[in-house]
Amino acid sequence: MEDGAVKRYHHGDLRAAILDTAEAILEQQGAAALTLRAAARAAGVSHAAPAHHFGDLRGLLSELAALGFERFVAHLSAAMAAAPEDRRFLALGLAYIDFARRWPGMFTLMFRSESLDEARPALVAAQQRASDLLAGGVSATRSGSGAEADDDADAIAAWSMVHGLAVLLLDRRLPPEAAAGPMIEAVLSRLAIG
Amino acid sequence: MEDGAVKRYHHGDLRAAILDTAEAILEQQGAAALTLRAAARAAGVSHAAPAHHFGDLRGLLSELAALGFERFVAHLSAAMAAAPEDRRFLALGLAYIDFARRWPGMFTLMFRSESLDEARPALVAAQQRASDLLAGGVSATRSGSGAEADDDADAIAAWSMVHGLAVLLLDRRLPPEAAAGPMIEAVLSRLAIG
DNA sequence: TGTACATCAGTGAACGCGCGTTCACTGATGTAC
DNA sequence: TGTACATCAGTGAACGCGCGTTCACTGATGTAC
Repeated sequence: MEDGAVKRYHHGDLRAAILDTAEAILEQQGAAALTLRAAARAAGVSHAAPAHHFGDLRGLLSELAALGFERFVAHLSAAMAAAPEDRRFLALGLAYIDFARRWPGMFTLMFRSESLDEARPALVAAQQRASDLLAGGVSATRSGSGAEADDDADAIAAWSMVHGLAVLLLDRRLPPEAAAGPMIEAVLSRLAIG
Repeated sequence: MEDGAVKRYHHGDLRAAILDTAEAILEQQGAAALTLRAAARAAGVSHAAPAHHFGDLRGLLSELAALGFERFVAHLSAAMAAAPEDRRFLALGLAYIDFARRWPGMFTLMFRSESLDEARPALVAAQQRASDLLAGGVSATRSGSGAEADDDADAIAAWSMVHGLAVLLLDRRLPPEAAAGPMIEAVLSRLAIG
């Protein structure tokens, strides 16, 4: 607000601005530091302002997570589209882990948070798009020779491995070497599917 | 304290009692509800008492997590010992997931918490024992025919899949069927190692 | 083109809450003699 | 066996802090006529 811009009573797009600053707080100071008051402070508005747009903290976090899922879908789709057909699945896994490492606070909020309102329409919709993308990624990879019932186990196995690797990396449970690209590829290659 | 026991000034083993009640709060009300004051309240002592034993909340949580890792090791060891040799690895994976589902609050505290003091001696030691157990479980399973460098990828792949499945189950990201024993076995069988 | 008015976005003071921390204290225990 | 005393465990009152929530308000916007 100090950068030459006129301080106006009406912000213009406070909703988007709050989501922006909220994400910055999340990544830089952690989930515990992200409060309605902190977001308002960082956005340069009164502490009561966010309630107008999000109701409460749960609402803000849920809308933020919805944006996260949108970005997640875009990130993974782009990576898959750019990969040769026989490496689509690998590209999906690598992009999944890349997303988690680039936006760890957001990733954590999206997947682990007890503080989300899972019924929030924007969040439900965005999560659905992410699910569809992941399911599509797995089924495109399968040889198609397996029985019907094997589909689920394949999909869950693939998701579990990729997600587990992402989570263990974020929690610093793995040695630094494990975060290198080739190692991640080697790990993902241990998946027997189809 | 109401159950006929005399309310004495000195508790006798307040340290253990606080750890007990802290775990109960963690499982029943969630991590956010576990504060020094809440633990003291549940243990029936003044709110300043826990500081004598743990210093601060971080200390209490770290000691609690250390107990969690001890139980984790005991739980997994017992399951492995009871299994026929060719099913040891599977038994380890099933016990891992069983642990997570039986003590979800504890599991989350142990693996995900930013609020632990990783330098706490009791925690360091207990984590080390858990690491050794897991590493042993994987290497005993490997055919032994692979190259040296493959060991790491095998171990990380196995841990990632099991851990990822546990985490996704806790977060209710998977359909209810995924929590059934046979399905878990089917998922874990997708691991190609050795 | 101008005026009146409803609507909405954001303000700022006030409130109560639970938290961690501090500190002088008191009750109990155990050890020295 | 008894007494004195150091040590330790736990108390309870007090403090300051940041939080969410409420509410009467004010400034700005846009629409009706």
